[in-house]
Amino acid sequence: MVVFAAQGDPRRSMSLLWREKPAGQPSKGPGPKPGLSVDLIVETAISLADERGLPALSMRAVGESLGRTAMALYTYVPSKTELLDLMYDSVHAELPVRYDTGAGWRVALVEWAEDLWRFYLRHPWVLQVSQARPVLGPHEYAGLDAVLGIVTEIGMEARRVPPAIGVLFSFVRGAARNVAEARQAGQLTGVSDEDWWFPRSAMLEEVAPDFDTRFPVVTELAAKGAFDVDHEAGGSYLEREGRQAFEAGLVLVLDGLEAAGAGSAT
Amino acid sequence: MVVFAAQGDPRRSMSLLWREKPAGQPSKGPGPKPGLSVDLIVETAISLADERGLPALSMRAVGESLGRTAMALYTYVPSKTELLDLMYDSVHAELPVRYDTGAGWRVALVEWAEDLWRFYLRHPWVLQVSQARPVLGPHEYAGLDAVLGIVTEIGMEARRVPPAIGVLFSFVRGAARNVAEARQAGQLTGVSDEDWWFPRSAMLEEVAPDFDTRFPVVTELAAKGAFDVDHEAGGSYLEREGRQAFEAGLVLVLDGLEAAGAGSAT
DNA sequence: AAGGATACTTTACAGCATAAAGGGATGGAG
DNA sequence: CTCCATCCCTTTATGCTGTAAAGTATCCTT
Repeated sequence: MVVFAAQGDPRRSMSLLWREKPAGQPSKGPGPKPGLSVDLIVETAISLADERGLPALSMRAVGESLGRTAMALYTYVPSKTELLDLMYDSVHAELPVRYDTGAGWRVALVEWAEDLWRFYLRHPWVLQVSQARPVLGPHEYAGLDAVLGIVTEIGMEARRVPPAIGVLFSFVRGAARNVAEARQAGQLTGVSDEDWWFPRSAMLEEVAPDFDTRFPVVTELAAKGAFDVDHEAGGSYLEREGRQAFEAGLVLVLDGLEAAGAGSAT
Repeated sequence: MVVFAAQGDPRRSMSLLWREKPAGQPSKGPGPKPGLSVDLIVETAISLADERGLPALSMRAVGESLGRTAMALYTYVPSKTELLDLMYDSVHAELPVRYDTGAGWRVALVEWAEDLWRFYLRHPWVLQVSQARPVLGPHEYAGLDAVLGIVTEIGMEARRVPPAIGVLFSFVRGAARNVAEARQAGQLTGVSDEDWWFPRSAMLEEVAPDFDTRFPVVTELAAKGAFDVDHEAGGSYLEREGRQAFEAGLVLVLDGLEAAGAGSAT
């Protein structure tokens, strides 16, 4: 399931995201000193999501990690969705914000894509947060600025840049999602890909004896070894396949960009 | 949040997916006649998900739609995750299984991509079901066979076909996801994109007065009208933007495929 | 008529986000 | 120094969720 962006007071959301008050200000009024902070909560929530996945990220769990109850968090953060927005933007601070295009945009884009790929695999839950309405936080903007900087080097019309960015993000996210979800499924269920696949593919023959004639193209390609996977690399079946698909797909997408650039070269 | 595939008995899962018993058989044993059927439950669940989204798809809700309790469903389906698998595969029956490549693979792929795009927008919840471990149902295979049939026409090596398919799916899914989630967010919160964007972009200036210098490339491209959206088309802002990104991105991906095909032409 | 299988309901439980209310500590105002 | 407003945090409660366990009603076979 996809988690949607917060829908609370925009003023409060944006103010939190951009940290209007420099975080950690002594808060001079009456009442007890705050024992926590937004930053601390966000950090804790991020490592929890990294370790146990989004489904395990409950307000109770975050509170417990901090030695508080779930409700204590509501002093700092208006709701769970706002917390997710903060986590989302905050974690994007890990991404590089500048790429050297000296060796050409293509080299830089490969670097960018691989940074993003690793980032998503480090924080797979990011892929499960809805992209529908951008969080509009500072770090997401910084990341966007970085790719845009590379892509403008291709020299295509300004109007064609956003769709190109869209393809790039869709591609990296899609490729990373496959691997991330495979890992997560394995972790959650304790069943490796191989253990999952084997009984099912065996069952396939039993349950669909006419497979070859029903799905001739799949069968033919399988015979040609199209679905074979390099066994040298580490990781599970889906992980290797995912990595290969990422590398091969990236070449393809970059070729597409090159064609687009050539079509409207200055 | 992403919903994972079922992890129950593979034999039962596959048997259900491929409908080993021809559905609607009179069931001659003792006991009351079944009032429901797997197909009926799956259909009901699909229309519920279409109308109200995955989060609203509870066992209670499905049962209620059928005049039963939630627990009644467990007579037919082992768990909610299995039901999701069944929904997922079943709904894929809507996709065409054959495309005419007479006018060239490119035309056929455009048709395929648009069919898939419309399919995802008709059933946005499909995008929220994990792709990690394919459901391995008959209709998903049929759909796969269809694209593979087109892509093999390009004439690239067999080993390069799966990554190409991966890019195609990632792209269409990513593009559709943007629009689907925007729609859903609007439906759920009752706030249109415009109403969502406006206060936030206004707030941006307030909260980040140094935006122009912090994000120079974004600013420059915005000045060149890169983010302007064609106001003629219908739908909300994000919807129009999504559609444009889909069309422009598709060209880009197909260019990439063409380059890949040329690289290994027979 | 008896027995057993089957369809379905009822009840119950643990977990979720969060509203509402209360406890207890703190610092400023009088 | 006293009083009180303020603020951090906890407790309690509500209505959701999936589904385990047990119970009821219905039907066919013997």
